[in-house]
Amino acid sequence: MSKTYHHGDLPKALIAAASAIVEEAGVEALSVRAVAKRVGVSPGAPFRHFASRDALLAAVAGQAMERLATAVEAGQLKTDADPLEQIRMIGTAYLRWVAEHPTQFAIISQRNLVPLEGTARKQNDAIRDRMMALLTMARSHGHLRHDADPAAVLLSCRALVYGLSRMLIDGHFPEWSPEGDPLDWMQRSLDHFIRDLRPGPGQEAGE
Amino acid sequence: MSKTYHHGDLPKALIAAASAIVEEAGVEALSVRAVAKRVGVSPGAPFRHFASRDALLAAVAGQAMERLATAVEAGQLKTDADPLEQIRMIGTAYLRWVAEHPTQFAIISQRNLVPLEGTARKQNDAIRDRMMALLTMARSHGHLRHDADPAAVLLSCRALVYGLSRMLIDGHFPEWSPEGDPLDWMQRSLDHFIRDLRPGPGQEAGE
DNA sequence: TCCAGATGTAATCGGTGATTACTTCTAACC
DNA sequence: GGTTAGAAGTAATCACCGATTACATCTGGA
Repeated sequence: MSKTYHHGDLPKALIAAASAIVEEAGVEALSVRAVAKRVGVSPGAPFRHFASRDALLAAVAGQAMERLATAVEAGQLKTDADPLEQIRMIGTAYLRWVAEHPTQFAIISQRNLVPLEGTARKQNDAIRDRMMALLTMARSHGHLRHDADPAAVLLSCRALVYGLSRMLIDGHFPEWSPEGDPLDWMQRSLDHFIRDLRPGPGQEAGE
Repeated sequence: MSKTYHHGDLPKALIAAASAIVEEAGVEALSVRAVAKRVGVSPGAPFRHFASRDALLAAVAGQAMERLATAVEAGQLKTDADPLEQIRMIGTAYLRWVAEHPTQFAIISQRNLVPLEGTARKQNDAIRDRMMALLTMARSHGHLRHDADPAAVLLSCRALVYGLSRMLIDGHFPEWSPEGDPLDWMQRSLDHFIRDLRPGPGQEAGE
């Protein structure tokens, strides 16, 4: 018989199947039995490798998290560019990935559901540290208002992008931007925000 | 016997019990049976008043939503104040309520889980319209950069406050602001954001 | 008074996460 | 190369859940 008793790499197959189910039918549709059935294994088999449904979900989330981090890292290429422009690129890559993989983002966003750890944790920290470095650089180059607090600005950047992302997957855009593509609005919001960080040419305020 | 066969007002009691359970043990701990047991009624009884678990949850959410909207409305008193300051007050009231009622906020944030309707819907629209009016007013008074797009700024305001709120309940603050009270950081982020909307005194950029 | 409809009960179904005892296979060791 | 320890998968089972149905009970208006 071609099918061996032991599955080649059940954990990997389980994560893949679970990812597929989540992608197709949402997080709430994920059940251990469904995953087992999809892989063609008994309902209890997954518990040999994942202690609980949440553990399986965490594995799926970990994978998704690394993908998001990788996409964001890929988004920031030109290292010699203006610091705030680099931050804008990071945010843009983030927003784009979320728009392309809404259900995956829905899983990874809740830390209480899925703790941040491993490779994803490191990538996340690296991105945050890079943003902080970019902001302090921007400040020292005079690209930020002179009285700006980089830590507060960092939090605002993160909150804005995260907020836009969650608004998208939580279905808030019909309320807050009735017309047009949500992704366009998200981009516009981000651009506006970054521009307002600069002390720049809004000076002749009176029109 | 003091206990009548018919419950006085079961729907209300069910919502109250459900709210309590959610407040105590989180959304995922909410089950129809648990609510029924808490009220002291048979497991199937709630279905006479709520077609499904989600319908019960929606009722709880609707109540929570009205409370949030009311809190926000209560936060904006001084009508003659500077428009951006008024927006800041709205955001502040929002953040404060979220920090005080995190689990309730967790329910009401997902529109796919709980559609926005009824009184809450009207309140929500009213707040959004008020914010839009404040922003256009701010722009015409020269309190916004002259090339600002009120619609984009509105979205940014909303996204920032919503993002901060979700970061709080999703447990992101340990990553993004290691020290200090999250609510303080949220407030600081909002203040910074509002201030950066002004064309104001950041002009002498070089320090 | 009495009956119709509203309200709560009891029993039940299918699905789920999780645990257990058991079977089957793999791989390392002498 | 045969034996065996343990990893991996199976099957049966438990308790819980949402939901449905048939039935019992109460309430208020004609």
